[in-house]
Amino acid sequence: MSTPLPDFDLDRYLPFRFAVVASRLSNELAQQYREKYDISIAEWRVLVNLAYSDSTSVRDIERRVSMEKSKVSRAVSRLEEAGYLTKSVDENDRRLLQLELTESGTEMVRDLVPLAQSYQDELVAMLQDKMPGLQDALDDLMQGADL
Amino acid sequence: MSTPLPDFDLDRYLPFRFAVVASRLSNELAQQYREKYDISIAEWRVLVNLAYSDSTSVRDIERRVSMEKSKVSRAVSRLEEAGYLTKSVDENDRRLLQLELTESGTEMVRDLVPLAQSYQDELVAMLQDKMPGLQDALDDLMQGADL
DNA sequence: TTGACATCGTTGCGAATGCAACGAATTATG
DNA sequence: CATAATTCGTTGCATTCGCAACGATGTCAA
Repeated sequence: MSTPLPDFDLDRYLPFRFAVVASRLSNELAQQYREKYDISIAEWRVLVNLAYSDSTSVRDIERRVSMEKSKVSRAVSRLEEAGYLTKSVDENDRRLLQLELTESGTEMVRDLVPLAQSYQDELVAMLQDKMPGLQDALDDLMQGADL
Repeated sequence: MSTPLPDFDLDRYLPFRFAVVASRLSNELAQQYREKYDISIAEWRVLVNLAYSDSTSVRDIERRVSMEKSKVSRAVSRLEEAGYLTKSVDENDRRLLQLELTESGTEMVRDLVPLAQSYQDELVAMLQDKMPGLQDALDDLMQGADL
């Protein structure tokens, strides 16, 4: 005979729900672009951040994407090896890398972004008027995460 | 001279935002309960699902938590070895496992749930009136994921 | 009943992951 | 200045991961 468990509403529990939705969204998207190019989720995130944010170093991306720096570093190395970006030393601060998409990297991004956008469009269509509120909530939840 | 990139609003892009928030929430929570018990995120998810849903087999948990079945299987094995749950063959369908928390497993859950709940309470306090809309949006986004 | 097919949980294996440690570069402190 | 402390990116290492394959069990239909 044991003490009963405290009440707990697992179906509304945010860490759990976010984990489920996040992995679902990432994987559904990854499936789409993996058909055209053989890149991982991590590599995609690096590419799109180079293309659409002013992140230029490993550290910038690490913070912006909340990815381990070793993960970023390895993704960057694979992308460099595949010819999608170049690394060069930042001459203002020689600890930093200056990452730049190559022509072929830019072309791939240009090719993949419409896929990503149409996926987002699907989600927007599904969520409709819930979208603004969701984005507001996400704003709050990302507060304090290093951007 | 290359074609410019199409417009793309990375800061509002849902797969990306969800990934960031999800890993943040999971890790912050994990940090809390790792101080008291040495269990992984996967193990925690198994435990709480056994305690608070009617999932009883590996397959039930796999679906409900959107975890790879091998990940569930290994988490279950570790928890069994640590004495937090028992496996037994389901006599109605001998392919299924019947998972049950032991007394010590129940005790751990009883101990950890308040931590989890207070974390949720923090989030609720932060989100305030955005909470219901967020939960509605999550409902939509989990549609189609096998529950 | 029998054989084809589906489902459950486990495991092997190569790849990916997180963490700590490191060298190089920079900044802060005395 | 000197030197201690911090930051950046890489790497070694043990662990974890995802996927495919498997044996065992169950279902379906001929």
